[in-house]
Amino acid sequence: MRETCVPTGVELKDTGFGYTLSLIGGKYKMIIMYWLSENKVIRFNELKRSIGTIPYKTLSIMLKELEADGLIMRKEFPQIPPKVEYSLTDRGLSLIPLLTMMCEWGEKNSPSALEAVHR
Amino acid sequence: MRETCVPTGVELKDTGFGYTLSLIGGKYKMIIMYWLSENKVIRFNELKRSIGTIPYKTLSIMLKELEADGLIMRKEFPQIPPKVEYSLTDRGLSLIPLLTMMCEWGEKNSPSALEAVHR
DNA sequence: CGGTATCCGAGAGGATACTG
DNA sequence: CAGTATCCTCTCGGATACCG
Repeated sequence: MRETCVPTGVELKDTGFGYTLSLIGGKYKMIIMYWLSENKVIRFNELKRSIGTIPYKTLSIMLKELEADGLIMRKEFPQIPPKVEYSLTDRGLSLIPLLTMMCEWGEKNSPSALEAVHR
Repeated sequence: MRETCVPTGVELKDTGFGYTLSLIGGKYKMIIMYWLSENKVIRFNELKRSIGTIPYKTLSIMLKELEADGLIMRKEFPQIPPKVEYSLTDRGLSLIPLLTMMCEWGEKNSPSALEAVHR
């Protein structure tokens, strides 16, 4: 076991867990990352429609944070109408195996809510 | 890619991500799980001291939720002074590989905050 | 020892309207 | 199209005090 994972007397954000969670925790970030990994490149409203329930404001904030953390890239095309493409960075890509595990564990171990998805 | 990970028009809590996060998201649950995986069995105040910053109330709530979700077991010894031991269930144990990945990614990719831990 | 009860503040998340 | 600007709610987490 890696004892650096469970240090005592250290700020939680300075643990591996805390840092990783601060980047991809929250309700939407993993979903966003996963859509990016599926589409290589995706536009703002496309992403918004895909996720459905997320408000513009929240999506906007999430994308800004993911970009600031170096997990995604934002490419703006100066034209009318505007066009912006989002994609994963290498750093973001390196998180995909982790996301896959999260997703698979959740699917295998969810009580029943996910049944509908598989039908 | 598993398209069930990124469904459209489905409640987020009904995705693999959403479900897994609902169980081990938040500031402390992963840390608690990890301490349990290190110690097999641990007592309430021992855990409290290990984590340090967590308030009694919060620890209490987290343990209740983890138990309700079937990830940990609570064994109470009816004696004076009281004694309660917490340990991982098999289901909880199955999450450890995921926690290890979270921890390791965080350590590798943190800007610098974790340096101190490794010295 | 192993908790509860109470109160509180900050921030995440959400709905709606507006803009270059 | 790709966002901002407000405003609002609500849960998480935190501090302190008390109990069997």
